[in-house]
Amino acid sequence: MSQQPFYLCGTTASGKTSLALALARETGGEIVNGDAFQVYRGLEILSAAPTAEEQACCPHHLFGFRDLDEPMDAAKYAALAGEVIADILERGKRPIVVGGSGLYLKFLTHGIAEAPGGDPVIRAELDALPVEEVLRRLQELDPEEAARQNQQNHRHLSRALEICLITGGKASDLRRNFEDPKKITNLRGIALSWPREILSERITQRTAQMLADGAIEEVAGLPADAQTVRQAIGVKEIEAFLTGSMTRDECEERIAISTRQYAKRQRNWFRREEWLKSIDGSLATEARVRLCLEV
RNA sequence: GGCUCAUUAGCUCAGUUGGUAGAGCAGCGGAUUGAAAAUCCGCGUGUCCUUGGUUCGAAUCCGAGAUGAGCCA
Repeated sequence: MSQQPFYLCGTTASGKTSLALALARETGGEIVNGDAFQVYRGLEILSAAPTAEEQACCPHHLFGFRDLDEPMDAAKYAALAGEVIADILERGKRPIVVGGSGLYLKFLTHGIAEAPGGDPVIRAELDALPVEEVLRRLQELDPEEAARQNQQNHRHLSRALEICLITGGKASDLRRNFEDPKKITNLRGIALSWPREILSERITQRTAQMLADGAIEEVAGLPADAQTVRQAIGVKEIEAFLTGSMTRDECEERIAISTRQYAKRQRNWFRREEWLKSIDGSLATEARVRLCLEV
């Protein structure tokens, strides 16, 4: 069996971290983070990052290495992860990429389009505009892309417009030049999945645990300008609790709800990744490890 | 015990002069190539508490009952 990266995906609270540890132990592998928020130092509790003890079990990469105010994006992540994976392979070990951030993993597994990175100045400008205006401007510069995007998705329209403004070309051309991701083969990985009700209950419990473990203090210490990090589920809820506009129970419930909604989006994303084999999260650890090894 | 007010979707509530009902949240389905734990799209049949009545027609008006809240005893 040739050593190649193994992708361990799944929704939040599906048990990726513990399965990854078991798998690493079994195969002598090294764990590579595939989660957009576990890259930050200072967000360990809210992002459910592996604990220090867990990280001591085997080599871990790309966890907690970014400052809270350092913006991150999928392309930067994919570049970094690509290097780490190459290095692990060179040392004859097996990389186990663990995470639930669909876009980050997609960039890593399927490549990055030839497009410019985000420009904070342009973004600030576009953010201030109403969607209709962003759409109108994109329709002028790149009608094809404007038609392709959801006409009410400010983020997506702004990104397309941003590409046009920076390159002076068309976002739709870049899109066309990007290889069809479906051509990429030879990927191996699994998606841990649970019945809806059980996952919902796991989320309830983990949310309570997070708050008990110090998530509130963690959020209280976040810098105000840490824009990317402030998008994390739980930040606005905990801040509402801290300022007294929400009770602690409401806060906990709202976080659990947002987390369940997020899990649904993740499930959608991973379901479309046909190369991922679905594994029942409720199986015994040994059984799950065995199934992973068969992939 | 008496009076008043409430009772409509899982929850909080709208419902105009009677024409068999609709918002937010939740839930469900979906999109997604440099902010992605983000952002966005689609989905609303429910004994209108029950029961008698008035009416061509009742969530809506009248009577009785049930449950809850408040006030007076």
